[in-house]
Amino acid sequence: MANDKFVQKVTSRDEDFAQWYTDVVREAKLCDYSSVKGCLNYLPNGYAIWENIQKDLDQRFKDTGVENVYLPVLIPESLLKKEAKHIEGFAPEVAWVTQGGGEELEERMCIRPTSETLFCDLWKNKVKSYRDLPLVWNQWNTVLRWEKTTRPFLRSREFLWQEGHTIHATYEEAEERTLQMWKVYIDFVQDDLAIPLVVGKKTESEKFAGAEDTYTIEAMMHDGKSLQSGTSHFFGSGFPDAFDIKYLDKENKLHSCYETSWGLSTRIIGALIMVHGDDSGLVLPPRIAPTQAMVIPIAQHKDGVLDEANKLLDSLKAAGIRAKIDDSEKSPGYKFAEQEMLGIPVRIEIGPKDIENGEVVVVRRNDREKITVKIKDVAKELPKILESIQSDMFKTAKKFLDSHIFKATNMDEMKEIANNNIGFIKAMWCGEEACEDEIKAATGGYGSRCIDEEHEHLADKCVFCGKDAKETVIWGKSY
RNA sequence: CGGGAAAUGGCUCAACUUGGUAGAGCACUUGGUUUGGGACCAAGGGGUUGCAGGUUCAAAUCCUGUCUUCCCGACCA
Repeated sequence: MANDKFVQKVTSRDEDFAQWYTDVVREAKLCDYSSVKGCLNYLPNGYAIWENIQKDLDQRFKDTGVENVYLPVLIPESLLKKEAKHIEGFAPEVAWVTQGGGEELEERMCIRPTSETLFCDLWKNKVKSYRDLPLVWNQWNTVLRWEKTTRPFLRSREFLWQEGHTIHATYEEAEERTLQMWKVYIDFVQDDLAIPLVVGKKTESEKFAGAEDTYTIEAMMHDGKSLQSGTSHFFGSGFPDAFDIKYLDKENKLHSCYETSWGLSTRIIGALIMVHGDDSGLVLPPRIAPTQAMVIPIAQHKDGVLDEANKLLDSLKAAGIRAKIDDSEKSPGYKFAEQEMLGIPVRIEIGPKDIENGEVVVVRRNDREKITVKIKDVAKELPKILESIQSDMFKTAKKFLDSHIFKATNMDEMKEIANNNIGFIKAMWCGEEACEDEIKAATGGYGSRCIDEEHEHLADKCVFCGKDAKETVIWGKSY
């Protein structure tokens, strides 16, 4: 993208990736820093992306029978403490409310860092018989975690997400639901966000606090680092038992319940930026882009140009395309650069020459390809162009991902790869947490991202300790 | 939480070393000319320099503390 023809408003991606990210967030007007550390002001451009994510994902949830609910923002300390591993995992990053109306509270309450305990507290009174199960609930909300280091979208103290929580009569049914929701995330992220994934189970040390199994989806950013983009957890009966949630079966026998939870946050917007973005700014996949097409009139003061451009806009809207017109007084070049910075998938240039010829120029954001289309055909052709951009974006990202996954059979190989490349490394592991730590230290930060779903057999021994290998693990640096 | 950097109109930065009470470009407003990759001319509006304290006749400038942001680690969605 180092073409002098194009004005560069952001730091080059290859020169300084971190600065590039910050620049894009600012220039694309996705969010602003608020006066509270780690809490963002979501601006219209950023929030609109989240709204589209919500809309698509929510539909996918509902297609599997999920119902939406809303639970309180405050959790009494006694509730949070009911599941030992859970409180242990979250205690360091919860914020406490100790006063209300100027008076000390009898019991302090935390601002929810996640709502497992609230759901259990609610279910305690709802679940009595096998007829009450399963409950498949979800809430769209925000949570607060007192993070030390914060970055827009990637790690903020307050963030928006959805947290789904389900409770079931059997182990198998709950496990199935965990996998089902994991699959929903995989499909959503790959199909709608055009982000290819590496997926798998988390190792013991990387699991969610209190979970029996955590299934993750990991995306590779353009700097080769991994972004955990969504997780689905299987809790077994740990939480329900801790909250004494039991049900009676048909024979009037008492049983434990089984629980799952699954979440995806605004962090995924960070992935959109870092997977697809380039030196001209954001590049949004058409299915999620708030604006899919920007009509840019050229020499709009000339007779008829604006009229034609607006007619075109109306025809696009009528065809169900999210289109806008930039009829500001800015120069065309300015509008082009602006549309590119915002990541709008296509722009449609329409000027006196085009009108004379009865055509327009459609320019694809992802590869800047210019396509001449007859004005009368635009509304019909554009959906095809948008779909082709969507699939090309996925292909490009997939190619990048695939070409940055390496394989190692011993530690020397692994270090060599880590030193000379960016990306992920597949290597065998014995299952010991100590080895995980050692591998991370020896490679300059390659932690275990997940266990390879394909269980590809690379060697018999753990790359670090040489004992019998138990798992194929995908290792990588992460955000 | 450790190590480093920065904080000056909306944005990017200058003035700080050698204290004298703030300047440029972009953006914004008005008028006019323009319009196929960030147009031009003219006239305007907007800041008391992150916050708190200290030194001084005098502080953007020196000192102390603090908040925030950025980068690198540790931790985490």
